Amino acid sequence: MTEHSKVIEEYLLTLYKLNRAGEPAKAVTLANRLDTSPPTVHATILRMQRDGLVNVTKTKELALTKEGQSIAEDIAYRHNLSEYFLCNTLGIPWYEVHQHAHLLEHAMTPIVVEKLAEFLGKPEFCPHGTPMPGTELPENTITLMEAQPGMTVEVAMIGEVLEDSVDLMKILHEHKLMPGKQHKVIEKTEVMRSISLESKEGPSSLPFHVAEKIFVIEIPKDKKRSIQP
Amino acid sequence: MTEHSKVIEEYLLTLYKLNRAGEPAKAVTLANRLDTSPPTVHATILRMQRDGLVNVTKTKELALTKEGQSIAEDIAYRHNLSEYFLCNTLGIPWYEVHQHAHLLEHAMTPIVVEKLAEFLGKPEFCPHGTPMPGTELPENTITLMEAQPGMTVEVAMIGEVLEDSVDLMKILHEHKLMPGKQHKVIEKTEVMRSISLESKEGPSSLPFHVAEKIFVIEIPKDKKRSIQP
DNA sequence: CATTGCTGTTAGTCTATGCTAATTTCAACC
DNA sequence: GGTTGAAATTAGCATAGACTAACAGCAATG
Repeated sequence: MTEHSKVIEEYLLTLYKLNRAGEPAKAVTLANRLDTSPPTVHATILRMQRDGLVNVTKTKELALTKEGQSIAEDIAYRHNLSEYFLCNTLGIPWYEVHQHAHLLEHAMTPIVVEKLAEFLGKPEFCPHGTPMPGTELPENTITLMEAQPGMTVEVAMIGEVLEDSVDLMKILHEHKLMPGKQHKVIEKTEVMRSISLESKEGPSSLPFHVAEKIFVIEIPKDKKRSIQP
Repeated sequence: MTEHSKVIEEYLLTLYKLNRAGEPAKAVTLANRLDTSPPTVHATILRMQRDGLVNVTKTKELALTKEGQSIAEDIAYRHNLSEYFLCNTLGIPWYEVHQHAHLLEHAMTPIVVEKLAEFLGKPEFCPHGTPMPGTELPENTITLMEAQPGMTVEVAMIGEVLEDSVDLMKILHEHKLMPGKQHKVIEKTEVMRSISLESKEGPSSLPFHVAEKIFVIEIPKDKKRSIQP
C-alpha cells in the first residue's frame, strides 16, 4: 500500500462516497464533484488503473479495487476522525469542520490516526452522523423524503454531498437539522417540491433535493420527547 | 499572502530555520537539508524569487522577503504547535513528533491553528524547547559546547537539525537529554571530540557536533537540585 | 599563475496535474 | 435507421517539481 498523492486520495475518497451513496461512479460525476475537467479526470483514472486502484467496467463504471477500497476507507476514517476532533475537541462548529478536515485527512500518519482515535474514544460517527468505515447506520434509517407527514423523526446523518456547501450547512444548523435532533414532518408539497417540518426551534421547510440527502429514524409516538431533543 | 505548495512551504521553513540558527542560507545548504538536487533547488528558488518570497544577494545568499518571512513564521508556528499537540495531548514520544508534525504543518487552516492554540493554552515552546516565532530563549542560553566542565546545566532546546534523525533523538531520550533535565558537565576531550556528562540517569557522552546543537542554561550551584530534575 | 574543487547554472527529460478545443462513441429518441 | 446529445477520448499545451550530465565561475591552494 504505497502512499498516494493528495489528488489520488481525493479521487479515491470521492469514489468511495459515491459507492456508499449508491450513486453510479462515472468519470463525469468525478469531474463534477472534484470540479475538474473531464480530460484531466480521464488522465488521472488512467494512472489509477495503471496503479491498480480502480477498474473500469465495459459500461464505463469505475470500481475500486481491493487496494483502492482499503485506501479509500482509510482516508474516510481519517476525514471523519478529523471532523470529530475539530468539532468536539477544538469546538469548531459542526457545519464548518468539513473543509478543515479536507486538508488534515491527507496529512495524518498511521500513528497519529491511532493515537487520535484513542484520545477521542474511538468514535463511530462524525459530527454529521456519517458512520466510520466498518460501522453502519441503523437498519430502519430512511431519508427525509421517505418520511410521511405526521411522523416524528430524529436526524441520523446529513449526507456528505451537502457538506460541501457551508451556506447550506449553516441553514441546517439554524433549523437544528443536525444529528440527534427530532423533527415532526408536517407536509410534503409536490408543487413547491419541499417538505415542511416542525421542531422545538420552530418550523422549517426543505427542498426535496436536500431532504433526499438527510437520513432520519422514525421515533415511535410513545418515545417522542414532546418535540424537544 | 497567497497559499503556497507544500514544497515552497518547506523551502521557506528551512530558510527560516537556517536564519535562526545563524547559518548562511545558500542554495547548496537547501539542497542538502531538503535532500534535493542542486538544479531542482535552483529552479525552485527562481520561482520563489518570481513570487516575491526570497531575494538573492550578490554573494548568493538567500534572504527571505517580508512576505516570505511572515509565511515562514506561520509555518514554524504550525509545526511547533503540532508537535506540542502530538506530544502533550496524544502522548506520542517527544523524539518522534517531528516527522508527524512535518505533514500536519501544511494542512492547518488559520481557524484550526487558532483553535488548537487556544486548546493547548498557547504554548510558547515545542517539546524540543524550540521557541515559537516571537518568543526567545533566555538570554543566558549557551550551547553544550560552550559549557565548562564542572558546570551543571539544564537543557533548554534540542537544535532542530538534530530532530531529523529519530535514531539520534531516541538516544538523547534514553540519556534524558531533553528540555528541563539537568546534567553536569564532566569533561571535554579534544581527542575524542566529545563531552562527557552525568545526570541522575547516569553518565553519557556526546560528540562535539551534537553538543553544538544542544542549548543549555547554567544552573547556579545553590539552585542545583542534587542532579535530579 | 594555474589547478582543484565547490557552487551555481544550463540543457535536456520525465511525471503528475491541469486546461481548452476537437473528435469519437454510443445509447436513446424520433 | 438516422440524428442528437451526453460522455469519453485525443491532441496539444502549460506549470510545478525532480533528476542527470555537463559546463561555468570563482576562490583557495600549491
